[in-house]
Amino acid sequence: MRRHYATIKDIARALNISVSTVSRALRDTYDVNAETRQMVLDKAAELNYRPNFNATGLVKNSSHNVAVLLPAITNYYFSTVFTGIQEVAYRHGYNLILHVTNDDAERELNIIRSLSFSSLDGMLVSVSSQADACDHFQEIIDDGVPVVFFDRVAEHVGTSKVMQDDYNGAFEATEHLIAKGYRRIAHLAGPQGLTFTANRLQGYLDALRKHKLPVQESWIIHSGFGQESGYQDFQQLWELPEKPDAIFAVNDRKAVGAMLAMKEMKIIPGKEVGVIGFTNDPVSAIISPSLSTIAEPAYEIGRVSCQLLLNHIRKKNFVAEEVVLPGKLIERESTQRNR
Amino acid sequence: MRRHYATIKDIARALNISVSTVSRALRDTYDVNAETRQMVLDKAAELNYRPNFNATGLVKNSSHNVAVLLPAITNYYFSTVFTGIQEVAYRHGYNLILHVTNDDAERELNIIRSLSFSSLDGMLVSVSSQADACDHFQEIIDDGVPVVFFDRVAEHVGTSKVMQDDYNGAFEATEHLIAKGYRRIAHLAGPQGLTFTANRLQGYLDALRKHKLPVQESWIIHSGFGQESGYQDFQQLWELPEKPDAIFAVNDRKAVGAMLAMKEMKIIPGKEVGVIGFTNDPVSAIISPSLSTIAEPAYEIGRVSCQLLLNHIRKKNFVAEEVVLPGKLIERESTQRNR
DNA sequence: AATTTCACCGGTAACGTTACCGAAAACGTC
DNA sequence: GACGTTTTCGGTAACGTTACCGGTGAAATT
Repeated sequence: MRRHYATIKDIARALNISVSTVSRALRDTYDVNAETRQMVLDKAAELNYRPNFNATGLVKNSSHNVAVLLPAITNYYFSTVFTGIQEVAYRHGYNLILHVTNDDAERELNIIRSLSFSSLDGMLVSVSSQADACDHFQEIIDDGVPVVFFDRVAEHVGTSKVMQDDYNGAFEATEHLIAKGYRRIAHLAGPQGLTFTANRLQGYLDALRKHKLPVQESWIIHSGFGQESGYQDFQQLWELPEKPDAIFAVNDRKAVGAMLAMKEMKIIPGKEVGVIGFTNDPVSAIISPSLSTIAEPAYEIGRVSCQLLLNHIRKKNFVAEEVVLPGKLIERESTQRNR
Repeated sequence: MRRHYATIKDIARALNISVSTVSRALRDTYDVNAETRQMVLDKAAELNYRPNFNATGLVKNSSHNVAVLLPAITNYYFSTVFTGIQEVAYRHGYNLILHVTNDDAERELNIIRSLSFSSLDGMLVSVSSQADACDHFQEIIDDGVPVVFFDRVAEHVGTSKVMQDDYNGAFEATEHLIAKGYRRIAHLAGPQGLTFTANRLQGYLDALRKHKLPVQESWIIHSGFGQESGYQDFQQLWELPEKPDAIFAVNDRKAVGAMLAMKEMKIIPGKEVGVIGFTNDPVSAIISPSLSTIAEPAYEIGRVSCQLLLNHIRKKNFVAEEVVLPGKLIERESTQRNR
């Protein structure tokens, strides 16, 4: 049976002083004698007192809770971002309520509808990939709830956003393939409608254009983010009359999927078909041949997002910021022609 | 600026009825006319009413929050367990507050100290690996807070526990190596002091004993759970005068680390030295040669743990249960002598 | 000595919600 | 038509905490 936790009243009664004095003593040394304060602190420790966040939240109209909305947690990128978020939240005494949407727009909506914003100080969100409609987020923001988007941002929603430099990363990845001698470069893109899918595609296109290479519509395939998508996409590419000689994948998992398909077809990645990914997922170093990629600053994105949100929560007239963090090319075996 | 959310009082005022009636209408059709109820529901929707969980939590002495304590989230096993937990919690309307300990006992303690159990309905925890002292957990349980341990359990704490069948999994893994013709089998173990490290070690030892194979003390290395640990451990093994011809690693990441070390030394996994892991991390299928392993029911462990906790929260006189879920041998290339 | 100042403390109301009890109205029964 | 029963509602207190204001006594000032 659940025992009764010691409250501020219990301390007051035990010490024969008033609850207001105890309350003051417990959080700040304002209007309270040093001795009294020490007395209260000692008694609180003795009774194993824990503040009731429901009560403080009620009167101060703020819990110390922040909701985090993620498409998934079982992948390197999001779990690393979360770890970064967590680091900052932990240091500032905030709790993180994690909701996973499974990349399902309906579930995302359900979760948002069930949130109690009266017991939430803010939100960190990476939207699900099929969410075309983002009105629900705008509503929340209009209600004055601090929200920070990261990675997958809702473009037309007016609030802070943190992301990696998708355009330049994609540009650099594509240019790297070109520098290595590949000429017929395909792109395994993400789902349509996401800002960062579009940005990476644009970086790819502009790099091709700069080097006067042809853009083949059939070499650009939009599909999901999973490994299987990359696997299928490569098979589709290989049925084309005109086959590419290199692949830039929107993320490492799709690149890995493509490499597995190549392995089955006895095609050697790098030597015959160059492959580069995006993320720097640990598997990219483990797979053989190892996968060249653009490293994303996942941990940093988490840290910065959370820091921004906390500023937003604390400052009264906070103006939304957009932060873009650079990626970094990591050259490995999958883009080396001669090994 | 944060706007004021509609409360139950606003609804009452707008409809010119009492708050108690609104309260009753809002949650259950008890003692309230159907028309009145519909009126309230409509008005609530119109005003975009959201219940204040701080208030309900205060009066009912229970939020709908469950704390989840994990050593890390950036790995396949824990993130999958969390996904399972999340599935059940979502269906029952519970929020998950995720705390990551980074496998640091001090941080674990800090987190626990800062928890407000008055606004927590229960806890799901996998203890950090260096936590020898688990008194703090016992205190919490004595205070009547429902707690369920999973995977890394605190042995002497009296509460529900959910884990995979470490002993039999390890036994099966070792026996598989033996069946494949390996005879000098080493074990890359986890840190001392953890129940499941001990169980896997025992399974390994008993399998050797059953088949009358020698137990070499120097072939059993205790270290961390990371890939680097596996890498270093293998190097240490290979400096031994008497080298093993197979390795059973306590998890896939250490097995992968060992395989990477082998790769550098031009040793071919499987052919020369058999390797088997534990977990069925997705990398085990991606790495080449692919890694044989014991698949852990991670998702199931999460589901069952959460379900058990919810039962614990709801039933008044709940008796602690221990659930052990079986693993499954997955045979891949790293244990095939002739390929 | 009278007054002002200051440090410290207590009482009350409030935050949004639910539990509990009593009251009023509507209904049925004889 | 008097009575009991049922349905439906309202008022009050409480959950644990903080904000606000007012009061007490001692010290400092004149």
